[in-house]
This record gives sequence, C-alpha cells and structure tokens, in this order.
Amino acid sequence: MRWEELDREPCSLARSLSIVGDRWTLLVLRECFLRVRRFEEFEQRLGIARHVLADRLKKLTDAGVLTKVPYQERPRREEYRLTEKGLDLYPVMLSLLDWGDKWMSGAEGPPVIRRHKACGQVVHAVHTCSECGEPLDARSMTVELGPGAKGAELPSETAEGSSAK
Amino acid sequence: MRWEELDREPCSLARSLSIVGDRWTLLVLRECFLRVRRFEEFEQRLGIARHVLADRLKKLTDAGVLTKVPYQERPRREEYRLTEKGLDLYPVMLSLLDWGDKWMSGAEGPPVIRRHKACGQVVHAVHTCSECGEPLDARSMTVELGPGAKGAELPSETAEGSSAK
DNA sequence: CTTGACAGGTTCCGTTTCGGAACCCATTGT
DNA sequence: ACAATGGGTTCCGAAACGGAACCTGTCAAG
Repeated sequence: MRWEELDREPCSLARSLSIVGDRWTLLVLRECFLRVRRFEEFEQRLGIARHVLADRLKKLTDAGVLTKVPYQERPRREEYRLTEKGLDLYPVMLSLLDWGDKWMSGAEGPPVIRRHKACGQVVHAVHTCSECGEPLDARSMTVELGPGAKGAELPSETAEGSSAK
Repeated sequence: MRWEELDREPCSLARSLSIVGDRWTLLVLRECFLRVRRFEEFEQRLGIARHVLADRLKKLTDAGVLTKVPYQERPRREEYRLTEKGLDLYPVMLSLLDWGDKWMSGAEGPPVIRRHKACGQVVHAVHTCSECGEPLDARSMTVELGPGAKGAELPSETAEGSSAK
C-alpha cells in the first residue's frame, strides 16, 4: 500500500488517513476548531515550517475540509474556515482528545477541558450505537464487507484468544 | 512545536498524535483490531517497509498500546496484541471510519460495514455527552484550561462569525 | 518617491524518514 | 548439508521536514 494511493484503498480508515494521517494535519485542524483562521496565526501557534503549513492548508482546501474566505480586498487576503466536511471531523478530534486525557495526562489531570453548552457539565464523548443507543466498544462489533468492497478481504477468523474479539 | 516533543505538549490531542500521528501507526492498529498479530502478516497485508513496521511495533509496544505475547519457544516467537490502552483507541478508529464512510466513499457505498452484536444492526457511532446523553458536535462545546494546563493559552475569542463556534 | 510594514507565500539547503531490496540469525524439517 | 520460517537489521536512493531567506501586492510614513 503506497501513501499516494491511500485514498483509493477499499477502506474508510485508509481513505480518512489519506487526508488527516500525517504529522501536522490534525494539529492544524485543532487550531481551526479553536477558531484560528489565518496563516500567520497557524504558524505562530504551531511552530510549523511555513512551506509545510502552506502545503497542508492547500491539501485540506483541495480536499474540501477547509475553504478560503476573503476577508479583505486590495491586497486580497483570505482566511481558512472549516467546511461541513471539516466540522464533521470533530468526533475524530474528540476521540483523540479523550484518549489523550485518559492515557497521556499526568497526575495533574488533562490540560484542557470541554464543557457541554447544553448541560453545563465538563464532559467526554461516549460512543453509542446509532441504532440501539447502547455504548460501543471494540468487542461489541463485527465487520463485514460492504457494498463498496472490491476484492478486499478481511483476515481469516481462525485466530483464537483474541484480545480484540 | 517539534515532533519529538509532542508528548510533552499541554494538549491531549498533541499527546495522542505523538503516538498515532504518523503515516502508518493507525493502519497497523487497524490490522490489530482485525486480529492480525504477527510481523509477517502485518507486512503482507499492509505492504509496509519491514524496518518501518519494526519501528512502529516497537514504539507502540514501548507506549503500552501493544504487548508482545510469546506463542512458542525455541525459537522464541512473539505476537503483538492490543492492551487495554490499545483497545481504548477503538473510538478513534471508529470516528475515522465513520468519517471516511460518509465523506470518502463513492456511490457504491462504504467498503466495510460494522454490525453491532447486541442489536444486530449495521451501525455507525454517535458521540454523546457523558453527562446528559445528548449528541455532541463542534458547536455544542466550549473549551477551558484544565488542571494540567501549564502556561498554555487558548486563542483569543475576539473572532466573530465563527464557523466552529 | 523611497522605505518599511504586513500577510501570505515560495525557494533553497541540510537533516530525517520512507520505500525497497538484501542480508542476518536461531531453529526445525528433509 | 541445505532450505524454509519468523522476525528482524542494514544499506541506499527518494521524499518529507525544519529553518532561514527571499518574493509579492498594497498601504502608510517620512
């Protein structure tokens, strides 16, 4: 599997990673969710090399995750904003955030907390089944080939004592 | 922000990315969730360069995401299994999977589907508030510095017309 | 009307990381 | 004695990254 062909893999994870699966992209998107929009501000807050930032913003824009919105003419200046496709990455951010809070925080606790506007509580996300509403975890799901599977195969099920079963 | 110091950033997303934020790690973990455990099998299924695979497996093992379990002696052979910390990454996989299903699938639909054992339905994950149970999205949350924030700052809130508000 | 600042890039160069192939090593099968 | 197996390590050229310098419109100041 080559990196440049990831987006054509018959796997939604691979396809997602063809967009967000590199060192910087999710950090750029973190800033977007924190309402950062301008080149300079991304650069200053992230300490990213300018041409890498330019490349990521271009790729995210080409992918439809960000969109350039002019905020002045003469000289023309544009800022980057999340599209609906980009906003939809929020669950990805949240999952990584919650995992980091749980497994990568020191004794002091997490560095940033999130509060739910609706209930006012400090919260984390619970993944629930879209059909029955029960919480989901790795052991409660099975996978099957779907309609878009062309020649893909799942590994054989012969293994036993699975930790991921 | 340097890549080697990501794990010391006061940000759970950065800390998570210090472990899973590269080209291959989440694909290796995808295989783990599909019950792949052996070096050769990872290599064949992923088409990853052997030394890159060896490096990722070592880093994941050092990070406590995978653990090496001997399955024979003489010659000693070990396989890689997800730890609890690794299994806890399932929501991350699921979020990326669902996003890819929604935004990266062609007209045929997603290549792989997931079925919830408990209810038997094909499902996707819904992120809900751990406190009130309502669905969460980017616009329903506010962020605040938490107990582990040392000197970190959130961007100023002066921006208006926010698309991520 | 020349100089400087500002926002947003692009170019260049030296260091890392990656992809691919070859090689290593202990043990068992033929 | 020799090949196969599983799990790596080594080596090389290509791609990506980090850092600094440079470029491009436009306006404002001297």
